[in-house]
Parts: sequence; C-alpha cells; structure tokens
Amino acid sequence: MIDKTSSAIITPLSTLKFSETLTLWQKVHGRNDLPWQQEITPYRVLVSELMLQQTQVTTVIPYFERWLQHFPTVVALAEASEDEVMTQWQGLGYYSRARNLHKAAKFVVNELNGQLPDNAEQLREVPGVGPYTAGAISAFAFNKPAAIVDGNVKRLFSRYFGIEGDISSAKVNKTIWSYAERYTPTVNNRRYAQALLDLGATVCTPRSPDCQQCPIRTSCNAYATGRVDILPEKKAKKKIPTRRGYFVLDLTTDGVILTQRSGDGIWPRLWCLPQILEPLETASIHGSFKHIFSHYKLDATVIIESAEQFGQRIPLEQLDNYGLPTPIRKYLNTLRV
DNA sequence: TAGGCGTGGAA
DNA sequence: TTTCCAAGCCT
Repeated sequence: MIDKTSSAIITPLSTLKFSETLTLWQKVHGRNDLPWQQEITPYRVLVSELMLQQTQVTTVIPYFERWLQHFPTVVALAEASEDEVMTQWQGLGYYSRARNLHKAAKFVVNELNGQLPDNAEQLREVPGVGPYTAGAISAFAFNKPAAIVDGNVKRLFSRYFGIEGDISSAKVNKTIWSYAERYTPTVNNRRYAQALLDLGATVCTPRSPDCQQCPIRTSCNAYATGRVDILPEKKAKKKIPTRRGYFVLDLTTDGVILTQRSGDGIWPRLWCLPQILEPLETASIHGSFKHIFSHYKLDATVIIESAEQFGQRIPLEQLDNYGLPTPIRKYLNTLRV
C-alpha cells in the first residue's frame, strides 16, 4: 500500500547511484583543466585549497601559478621568510591564510617528515586546515574516501534533500555533514568530490540554477516541490558599518614611510602607511580613499605629516618587495606616475 | 558561538 | 549603485 503523504515526496537516489551519476556527469561536464588538477601532489593541493577558501577559482589561478614558481616545494615554503610569503599573497585577501599556509609547511617539514597525511582526522592538525579542507585534501590529493562540505555542498544538498532551516546554523550544518558522509563513495573520491563542487558552481548555483542541465533533478526534492529558489534558507544579513581611518603619508625623494602592521585586526603583518586614531588640527589632507571589507566600510583620509618615528623609509621602486594591502598599494601607485 | 577576517566578479 | 557571496578557519 502506497502512503499518499509520502508518495508526493520525491525519493533520493541510493548512495551508490547518487555518486555514480555525479561521477559520470563530472567526467563530461565538470572542470578538469584547473592548474591544481595537473601534476597532482599533496603540496599543490594544500596550496590550492588554502587559496580557494572563500575565494573564486578565477581569482586564485594566477596566484597559484606564481606561488608554485616562488615556492616549488613544501620545503621551499617552510624555509621562506614571512615577508616573502606575505608579498606573494598580497592582494588575495584573508591574510591569515598565508600565515597558516606558512605554518602548515613548517609543520609538515618539522613534525610530519615532509609528508602530508592522507586522512582527514590527521589533516585537521595542520594549521589552516579545517573540516572542509581536511576532506578536500584527502579526496583530491590521495583519492581517498572523505566527506567534504563547503558552500556548494550545503546548497546542493539542502535543495536535493529538501533540508529546511538556516543554512548557517549548527543544526543544519550537522545534518548536511551527515548526508555528506553517508553519500561518500568508496572509490573515485577525487572525481566525486570534484563533481560536488562543479555541480554546485556551474549548475546548482545560488541564483538562477540551471536545473535542466542537472543530472539529478528528477530525484531533487527542491525541484519536485518548486522550492529551488527558496532553498537553502538564509537569515537576513546585517548591514555593515562605516569606519573612518587616518593614514599618514611621509613621502620624500628617498621614499615613503611604511610600517608593518601587527598580527591582530585587519591586514595582519602587511606593510602599510602608518595609521593614526585622530589627525592633528593642523594636519593637511593629501587625499582619501574608500574600501569595502567583508564586515565594514573604510572611509580613509590620508594626512601629510612627518612619520619617521612610526616606521621605515622605503624607496617607491622597492615597494614590490613588500606585501601591501590592495587599497594602500593602489593609492601609492598613483604617486609613482 | 558568533564575529573577525579581503577582494573582486557578477547580476 | 547595491547586493550578494566565493573550494572556511580561528578564537
């Protein structure tokens, strides 16, 4: 006897059929020419995964290529200076990732005999490697069974299984991980993991998903119930505040005064114009710029003032050897013309 | 546990 | 112009 209430609800594919369908789809429609998918090594996967945290593929590609030129091996990275590391990372954002990657390289060389572990549990001990990245390295670098849950998987699974509730909540997160683990195949994990990300990034997109191209739409809960545009559920975002900032410009023919910021707050360990709380009444304004961070807007004023005591003078021609925040670099570049 | 932490591309 | 948000992690 068929239960009328449940017969209206779509039935998910079996775990085996699910992974097989996605894997076959990926082979034809997925991304298989990304730089970190060639000459696969644990180090290359580690670098790519740290760079890809909250950052789009097209943004990462040039940084990844340059990084591998400068730091070809995990040993080379472990032996590099912090300034070299920050210089190579400058412009990519979320700079704690750069320090974590540097720490990770030292950790691998000094504590792990130069070898990344192949399982998620041990990978979690590596600096900068969280639950997603641990699974990703296990699957991508070693082709081992490992669950991965990132923004793509959350969106894909919340729609496919019809999971309601705030997608950022701990409860829903736990539910998604549970599905992710249950549906992880025992073979072809590299391609299966790539399939999840590719499907989420190119078909099951946040806005205007292309359901007609989806290989699992006939068993998708959201598609069957007309909730593709409703799931995943997100709570309203708070408006970000605006903060005012004052930066000191002390420029002579010998160069500009820069100071290395602390490890706390925004732009940790990057070189920057000295920042002050309040300018003197007599200070003259050189210019201004605005910048938008993830959590606040910066309305910056650049003051002309002596700043010898705040930092060191650096010739403009040598700026490329220092890691500078993007808006500061852009501002200084306007002076060099 | 919720907020801090960048930047740029796309609609 | 505004808004969203992207292969998250750390504290």
